[in-house]
Amino acid sequence: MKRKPIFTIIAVIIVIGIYSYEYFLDVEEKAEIVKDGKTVKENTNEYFLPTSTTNQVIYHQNYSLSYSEPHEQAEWVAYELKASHLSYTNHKRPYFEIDKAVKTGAAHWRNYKNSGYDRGHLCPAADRRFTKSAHDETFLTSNISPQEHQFNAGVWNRLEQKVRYWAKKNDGVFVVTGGVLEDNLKGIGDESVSVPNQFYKVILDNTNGKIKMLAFLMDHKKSDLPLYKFVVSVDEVETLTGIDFFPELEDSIENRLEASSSYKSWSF
DNA sequence: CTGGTTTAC
DNA sequence: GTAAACCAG
Repeated sequence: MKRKPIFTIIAVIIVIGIYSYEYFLDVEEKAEIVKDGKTVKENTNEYFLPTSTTNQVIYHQNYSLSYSEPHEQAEWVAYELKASHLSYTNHKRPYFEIDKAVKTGAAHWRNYKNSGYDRGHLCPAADRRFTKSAHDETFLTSNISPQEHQFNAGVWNRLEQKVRYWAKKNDGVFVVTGGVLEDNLKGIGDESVSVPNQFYKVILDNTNGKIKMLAFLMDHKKSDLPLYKFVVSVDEVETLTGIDFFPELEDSIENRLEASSSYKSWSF
């Protein structure tokens, strides 16, 4: 027995309706960013980089950075920390090298010598231990900032360890970190490397396409306070630094997430 | 883990 | 300059 065409048409419309409903639901809920046909998941390195206020972005093998020549350090260093990146391999600590990719000339490590400040990694060496070359690549002077030892080995170290915890738990996070570079900062060494008064770290998790963010802003001094005390909105860091952190996100999603300083979806 | 300092060649 | 050993939180 033959069906009437009207039923077939209705059936087709229903099927299309369900699919398109799920598709749009998908787009809205998962907030999957599509650019040039690729999703964020497929090439996160490319799509999650912040804007540069200095016009000197450098793409290394395992992290990217925006170098500020007046401050002789990066305004941000960005990288993805996947769970699979976490490794227990020990590598010998190499010497810091001048980053030859910095056209304006990156600072020499001697600026830090006898300055009283640590050569504080922005992209931590412990986040790039999966190969020796990745590890050694963090020992470029474009990846360090003068930090008080009590800060670097203290609250800042605690934050870096927490990021590794989240990377493992969430199967990867995006990390952007740097000092707040402003006018009239104290400088160290012949090249006057600026000593920031504050450091920030912005973290984005895209597990299952559900995007969430977390930002930290810390005064450059030792602290025993719990990490959640340093949570701020991404907007606050953007206002301080002039950096736009996730310009590739769809605006309504970006605006909503960056305005929030809630950390309830993150476990400390 | 975050690092620096000292000593030797 | 380079490399290893040692030190501190």
